[in-house]
Amino acid sequence: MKSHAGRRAAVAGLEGLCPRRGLPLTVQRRAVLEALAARRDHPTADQLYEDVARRLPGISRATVYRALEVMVRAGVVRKVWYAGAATRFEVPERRHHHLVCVLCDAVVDLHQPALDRLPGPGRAARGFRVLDYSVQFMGVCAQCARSTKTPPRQSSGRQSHEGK
Amino acid sequence: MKSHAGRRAAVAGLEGLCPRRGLPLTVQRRAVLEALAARRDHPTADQLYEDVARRLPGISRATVYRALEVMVRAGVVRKVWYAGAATRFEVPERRHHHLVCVLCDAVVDLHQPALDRLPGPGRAARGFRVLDYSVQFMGVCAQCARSTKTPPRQSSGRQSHEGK
DNA sequence: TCCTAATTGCGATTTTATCTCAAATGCATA
DNA sequence: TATGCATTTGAGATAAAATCGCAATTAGGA
Ligand SMILES: [Zn+2]
Ligand SMILES: [Zn+2]
Ligand SMILES: [Zn+2]
Ligand SMILES: [Zn+2]
Repeated sequence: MKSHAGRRAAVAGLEGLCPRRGLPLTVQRRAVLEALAARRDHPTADQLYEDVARRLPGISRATVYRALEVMVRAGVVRKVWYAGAATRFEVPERRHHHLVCVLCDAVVDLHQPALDRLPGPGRAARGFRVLDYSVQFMGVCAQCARSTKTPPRQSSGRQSHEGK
Repeated sequence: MKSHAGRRAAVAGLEGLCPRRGLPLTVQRRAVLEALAARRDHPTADQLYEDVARRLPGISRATVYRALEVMVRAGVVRKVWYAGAATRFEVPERRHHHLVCVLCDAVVDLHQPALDRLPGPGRAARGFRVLDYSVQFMGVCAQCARSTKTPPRQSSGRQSHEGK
């Protein structure tokens, strides 16, 4: 779709950045969003930094990371493989799904029988052999909803109320 | 929760580690798997290292990471927030899902109308406000299925055939 | 028990993400 | 359009997470 969309095009969601006082729309943020919209894949923050730096030489890597963070919170962009700072593991037992808080990265299991027999990707995934699947619900957890202020996301200790 | 579960208990999937010649079952791997099985949450590799080191003083951090890697490949454990080395992003457009290769971490979009109106978590997720969801299919991509040998996972360049 | 392939430990290294704070900028207001 | 203040940026240091290389050790079949 629109291969060269994003040149100066109005990228969807941009207006969501400066709704009320407190989220200025800077050229850097615009550039990061346009760079992301211009790709069809799922780039990493560093790949986006490379892209943006091409048009905005001198931009700081930290700025790209920060721009992505505020945009994730604003709902303009999404983390695909919702990764915290570290990869998490589990022993695959009975099928279950996950609730992920987009503000604090808390992860909670969800058992929902209605989701246990979803149709597979079928012929849409030619060549891809499916081993398992699970549904990820992105949203805001109770604790974060309660604390209207800036969410607890200092440093790397992001599992503030994660069960442990 | 079985506080001392995993003491010497037969952890499910252990035998899957030494099926044919080539995957010795070491005390370290057993310890990592038992440590993981003993937790109800979704620990990070480093948290598991802490747990294991308590019973196996002197174990190397690298060993824990390697043990998790082989077990993921053997299907004994699963990466929860399927994270590669880096977090990926995308602009949330029309609803779609993802095919993730467990061997090379390739990520591909999947459009499947049948999955676009799944029932939400409902009352099972008290307090959690769902913003969006998507289904993750874990499996083996065509390229990896073709190359029966050790998958392409050298260094950080893990998006070998990821579309770009 | 012996032999060989595979794994481990250790430390160095790379990759990814975050922090600090002075200087620059967005933007509401006049 | 000019002014003022709160927010953001840049640069580099730092922290956190993951990986690498290689000699010594170990698992497991013969
Ligand atoms: Zn939360
Ligand atoms: Zn889970
Ligand atoms: Zn693959
Ligand atoms: Zn996608």
